[in-house]
Amino acid sequence: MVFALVDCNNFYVSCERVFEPSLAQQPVVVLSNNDGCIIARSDEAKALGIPMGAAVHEYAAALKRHKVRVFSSNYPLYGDMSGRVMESLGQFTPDVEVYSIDEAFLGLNGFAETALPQHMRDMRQAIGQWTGIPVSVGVAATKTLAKLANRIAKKYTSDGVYMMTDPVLMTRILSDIAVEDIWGISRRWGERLRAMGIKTALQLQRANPQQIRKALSVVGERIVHELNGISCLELEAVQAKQNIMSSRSFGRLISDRSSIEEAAASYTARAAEKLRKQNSLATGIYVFIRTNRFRTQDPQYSNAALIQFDEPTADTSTLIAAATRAIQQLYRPGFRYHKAGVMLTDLVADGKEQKSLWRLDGLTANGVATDAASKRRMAMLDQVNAMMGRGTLFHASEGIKPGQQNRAIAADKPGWHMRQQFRSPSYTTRWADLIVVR
DNA sequence: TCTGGGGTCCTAGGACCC
DNA sequence: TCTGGGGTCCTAGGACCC
Repeated sequence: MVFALVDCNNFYVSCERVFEPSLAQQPVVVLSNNDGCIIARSDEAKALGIPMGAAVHEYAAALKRHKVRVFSSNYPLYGDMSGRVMESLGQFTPDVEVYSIDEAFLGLNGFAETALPQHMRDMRQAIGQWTGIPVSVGVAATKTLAKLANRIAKKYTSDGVYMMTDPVLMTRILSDIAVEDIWGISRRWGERLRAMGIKTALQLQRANPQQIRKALSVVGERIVHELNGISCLELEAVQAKQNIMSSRSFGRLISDRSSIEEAAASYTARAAEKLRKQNSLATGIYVFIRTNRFRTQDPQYSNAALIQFDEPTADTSTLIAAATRAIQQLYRPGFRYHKAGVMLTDLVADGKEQKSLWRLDGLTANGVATDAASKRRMAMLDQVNAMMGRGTLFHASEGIKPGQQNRAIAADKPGWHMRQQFRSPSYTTRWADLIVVR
């Protein structure tokens, strides 16, 4: 297995630079909505000690003193540039998983090992030429390692490409990486691991997977395997969202109900648009409102409601009516509200027919069939996988019946081979339905 | 004055069914 | 011996990601 992680450097800043070359070599930052905090920094701005997520007001003086160029965020622009980068990547390998607005995983099986470094350098150079966006490329045996390789590429290489292949070098690199810097390990889990004496990526790599599972669930166990070069996380095809959210802080404090209803209606309209764009229907709408938690001197209130529909819908006025009802339910007079949002939940495909083929049972912790009948079904499954190819088989995990709305079907993950679900050596699945979506 | 806006997955536990 | 147990469905909450 060979994966690459391609990451756009300081993406939002790089986008601004494409359209304003005078920003090159200058300290630049991009701000969040309402210009509240800093969400992207150029290398020069990072060097000035401006942290990610910093409140603008706290750094206003520093920004001015160092003549930092400051931009409000321009999401349509970033979305468009992201699309160009991703499309360009497709010229270099068919297997592209768009992971976020500025990152993609590539599947590189089938490329000759000796040709790969040059291929990656060519790719990086072409992306720069075609889009103006500088990227870094990390290559390794698993996604988790490719993430780490990408860090090395960014920090230490001159050509922006790092191949993590030499085991000796890899040991040295892992011993230098704090456990919280691993993809999937953040503060809480980092604290837990440190309490167990695991402080570096190398120590986690050498830890007992069962023990890690106890502490961090199957998700943590997968990370251990991934660090050891055993791939548990496959490349995923582009999939429809399961939930669509739209929320904003108001930019000022609001006390009257009708203004909040108005805001909720406009968020709902935005979300409904995204919903229709991906050809889905919502089965519910979740609405929340809250006061400003940073204003500790104010009385605080935060609440949410979930309204479920009898029939899944994508109709804007139905959705807005539900959101308005929710706000009426949630609103309490006497508070100064700061933020509201809606989430369209448990989305289902619009107009697709679902049909269960058969059920696999007798699956054990490994997802390996134990009895003869199940073994036969697994063998059939392999055949079906081979016949239908990627993009046709869908998988619904335990407890799910055909035609019923549920998370897995709503996820519509094309290209999932059944085996993949069981990749983690200790994944617990008792049975599964095979589903085909026409 | 000011403090983002999106998402996903996993587990535990209770209600209910046969 | 054991003296209802195993399966299903749903929700809340806690983690994580960019």
